[in-house]
Amino acid sequence: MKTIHDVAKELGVSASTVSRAISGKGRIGQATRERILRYIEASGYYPNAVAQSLAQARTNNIAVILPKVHTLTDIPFFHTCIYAIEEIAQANDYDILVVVTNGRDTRPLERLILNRKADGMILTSTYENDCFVPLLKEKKIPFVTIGAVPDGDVVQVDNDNAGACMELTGVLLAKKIGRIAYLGNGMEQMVNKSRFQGFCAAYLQYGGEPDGDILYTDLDSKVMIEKAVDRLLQEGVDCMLCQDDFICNEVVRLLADRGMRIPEDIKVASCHYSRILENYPVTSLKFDTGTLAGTACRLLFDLLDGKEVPVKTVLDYEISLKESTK
Amino acid sequence: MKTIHDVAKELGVSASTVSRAISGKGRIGQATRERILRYIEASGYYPNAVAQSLAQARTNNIAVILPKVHTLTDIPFFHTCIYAIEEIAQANDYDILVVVTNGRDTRPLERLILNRKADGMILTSTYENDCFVPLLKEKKIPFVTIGAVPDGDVVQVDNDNAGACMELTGVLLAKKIGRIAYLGNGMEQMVNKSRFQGFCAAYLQYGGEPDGDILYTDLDSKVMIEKAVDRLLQEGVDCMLCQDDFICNEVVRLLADRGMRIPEDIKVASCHYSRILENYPVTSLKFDTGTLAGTACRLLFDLLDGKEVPVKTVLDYEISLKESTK
DNA sequence: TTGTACGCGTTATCAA
DNA sequence: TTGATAACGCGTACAA
Repeated sequence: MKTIHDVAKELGVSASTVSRAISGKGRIGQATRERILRYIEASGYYPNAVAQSLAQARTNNIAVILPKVHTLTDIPFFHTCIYAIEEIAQANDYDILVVVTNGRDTRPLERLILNRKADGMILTSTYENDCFVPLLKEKKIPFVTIGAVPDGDVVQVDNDNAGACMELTGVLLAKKIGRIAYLGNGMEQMVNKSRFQGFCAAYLQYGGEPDGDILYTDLDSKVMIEKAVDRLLQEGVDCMLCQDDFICNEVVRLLADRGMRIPEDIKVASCHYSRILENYPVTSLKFDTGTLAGTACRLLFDLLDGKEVPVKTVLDYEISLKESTK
Repeated sequence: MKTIHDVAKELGVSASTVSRAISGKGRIGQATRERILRYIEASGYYPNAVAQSLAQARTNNIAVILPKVHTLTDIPFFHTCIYAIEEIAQANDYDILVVVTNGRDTRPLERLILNRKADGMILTSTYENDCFVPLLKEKKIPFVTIGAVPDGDVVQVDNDNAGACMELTGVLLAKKIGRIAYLGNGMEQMVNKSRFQGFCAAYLQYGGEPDGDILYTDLDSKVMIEKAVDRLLQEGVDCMLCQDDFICNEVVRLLADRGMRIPEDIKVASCHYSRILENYPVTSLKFDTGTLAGTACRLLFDLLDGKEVPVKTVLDYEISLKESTK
């Protein structure tokens, strides 16, 4: 592999001149610049990225932090994040490093920071008492979160989960459907917490109050979802509002098993749409994950460029009304 | 950030001694070695990975090449690949670089190679006339493929797609179910080609021959799947054998729409299981994606260590018999 | 066993 | 405008 020195020698100039021709930094004659660039093009020289990293103390890598996730329906979200971020990164001559960790173990992040292998990071998930945020702040790593952080100076991009769920719940309340049950879990994740808060806020706005007996916020397994659904069926609720498509998918299946028809016998709605619900008569919220992640990535690049960026970016949503609530 | 020289100075030794203490390479006194390591531990020194990369011409990164994929059911496969590879990489002090490209565009790979940002690569998908394989061979990049490559000297890990589909088809034939239709697409991908070949091979073995009229290998859209299903229903086939869970999921939905019951009215089988089919009465093949990708990663590390590795590793499968064919 | 000196390939500083 | 030289931080022959 030929180096910048080889090129310099072959051209009878110095290495620094070649460097200037490539980078565009520093003064250089128009003629020599073009001559060098032309030669480089032809000779197949390509700068060594590692050496550049060492000299400039920057890697041209960003890290994408993924939570350890196992539910089938969460996958499209993070998958879409990766693809959206990768596409923008590629366009900016950056590469992405993917790191997986659960919500508590900071070691993979610490290792990454010590190794200085990335110029910035994107957290694709946030938690109630997030352990990654303080770590990154302390180490002064530029980062952006996908999901809310209750911290005024963290650059974050988020869906309007609370607002969307509030509106969705409002729609259901306005239809006077009857008793609405809520089925959720994982309240330590900000996304889930916000959705539940939106649900409650809708009641406040409409002057009522949700019935505590038909609210579930700890359905951590399929078995628990099943128990909840059976109890809610006994209770005779009129609508099941599901926190996400995993729960919703289970609920739809369980109801079908029990011979309950949607929407004739019972209504179902979901706070998060994914293609898995595509063919169900379930009213749901549509968020644009690609834009969400893409925005986070762009903000990170702005941050790395030293630009001013808005601390909080909230994206819009769409309510997809289906037979279930029309 | 303190360097190896700082540590050396503070300890009154030379930088190379510190380097030796850390790496374990080269002779060094037991006492000094321990003294240095203890001091490093306490002082919080951590070697600069970029400088190491430059000096050793290795990055401690591997690249995972992902195809641009949009179908919901393909996602779990590649997602599982990423997670399995990342876990093993992390355990070996490697990081993973994720690069997305379609089956024809080699530019992202070329950029990666020129930048020398990864010591090796894993191709998570292979094609009939693969353009990545010759590129990597020419550039002498160590790599492993997930999926077959018709090339005797490429290290590859694969599910026994042909064998599995042959056995599955054999099971269906043995049950004397009747006429079996095949629904597939994307024959330029090795995985799909192999499955179809397995299907055909089963007929050869049993002395019969598949009925060309009910074989589809080009169902590239939902519309086409729908047309095929309707035609097959008119034809009165007894079983629909689906190439993968995307097609299978569509088929199951279409049949339900048309009031056809599985398995009473028609049988359905799939050459690839995923949790999306979990609750369907569909006989399918179970492959272990985590092991598949993990094996590929381990082989790549062996390759990087200069060890001898088997050129072709074929993994086992499981047939999950459901009501549909019992 | 330890230290010296140089190479890895660039960028940046400072003269010229 | 250009060139020599020193970082960047580490690994490693080679010498001591």
